[in-house]
Amino acid sequence: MFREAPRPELRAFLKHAGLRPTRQRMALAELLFAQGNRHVSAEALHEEALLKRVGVSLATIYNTLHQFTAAGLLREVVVDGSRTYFDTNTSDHNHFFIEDDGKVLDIPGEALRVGNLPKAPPGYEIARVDVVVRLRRAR
Amino acid sequence: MFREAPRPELRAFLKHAGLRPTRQRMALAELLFAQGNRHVSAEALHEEALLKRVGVSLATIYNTLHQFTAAGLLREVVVDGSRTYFDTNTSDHNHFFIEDDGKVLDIPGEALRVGNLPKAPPGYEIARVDVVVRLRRAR
DNA sequence: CTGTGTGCAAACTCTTTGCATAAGT
DNA sequence: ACTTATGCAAAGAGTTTGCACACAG
Repeated sequence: MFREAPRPELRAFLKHAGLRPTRQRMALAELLFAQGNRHVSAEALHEEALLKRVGVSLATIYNTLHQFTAAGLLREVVVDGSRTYFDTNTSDHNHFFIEDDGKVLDIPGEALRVGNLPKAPPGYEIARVDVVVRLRRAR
Repeated sequence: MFREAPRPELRAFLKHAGLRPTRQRMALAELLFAQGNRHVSAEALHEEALLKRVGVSLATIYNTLHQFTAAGLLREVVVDGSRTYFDTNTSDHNHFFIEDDGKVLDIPGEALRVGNLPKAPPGYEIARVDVVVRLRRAR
């Protein structure tokens, strides 16, 4: 049950992204990337870190999430006006959003196609197309 | 240049939606619906109302926007994590979003098609599909 | 050692709420 | 009159910031 073992690959992972491997960043990177794709809010990640006895302040969580995003390790997902979600899957794909419990799920890239894209108004170009499939509990 | 003329059709409009035609609601309804489709944030509508010398508090703006939404006169649009937009076009359509200046534009319903919709996970059904085409200034 | 990262608390933005007053029917 | 809406100010969520201290290289 020892979770404080050295993690050389995490160290390298952060270094490669140009981020100093501090204790907090290592711990958060492990939480985020050790177990498949995840969608977290700052608050949720903070609670999770506290549960695992990792001392991290909420401010550092925000800093870290933004640094990871800037480094291309995370992607911000806008599905809900009131909370920001970060997705560990940075590839091109879309999302289910379950409004009832604020959960975000990936839709694999191939599983959805947007056809007939309109062209951007003059002076603009398309930066990205986001599709959110909103779900409700079936009756 | 008199803008304080009686507006019987607005009165009827609100009544029909089950809302009491108060001075504030009439004024806001006029701002929102008198000139084609609009996409407003609460703050923007508030400023606009103040400019036209309509005394409305921000709290009332929020109340009114939500009442109009509940009555089916408006539709909430999630394009930006930090602000809520309301769209006077309640029909099925999608949006351009210009991040640089926080502007929302309609994409006509026929101009975009989502194909290959994945089916909802067990226990859920699709409530709605939202597509946001994010724009940036062309280089 | 030197510079970057972290923690804390305070500030900030957007939005909601509670309650006394005002307005609609 | 009776009921519902409004305004204000205060509270609330989520997020950001400034600065002293701690830590990585």
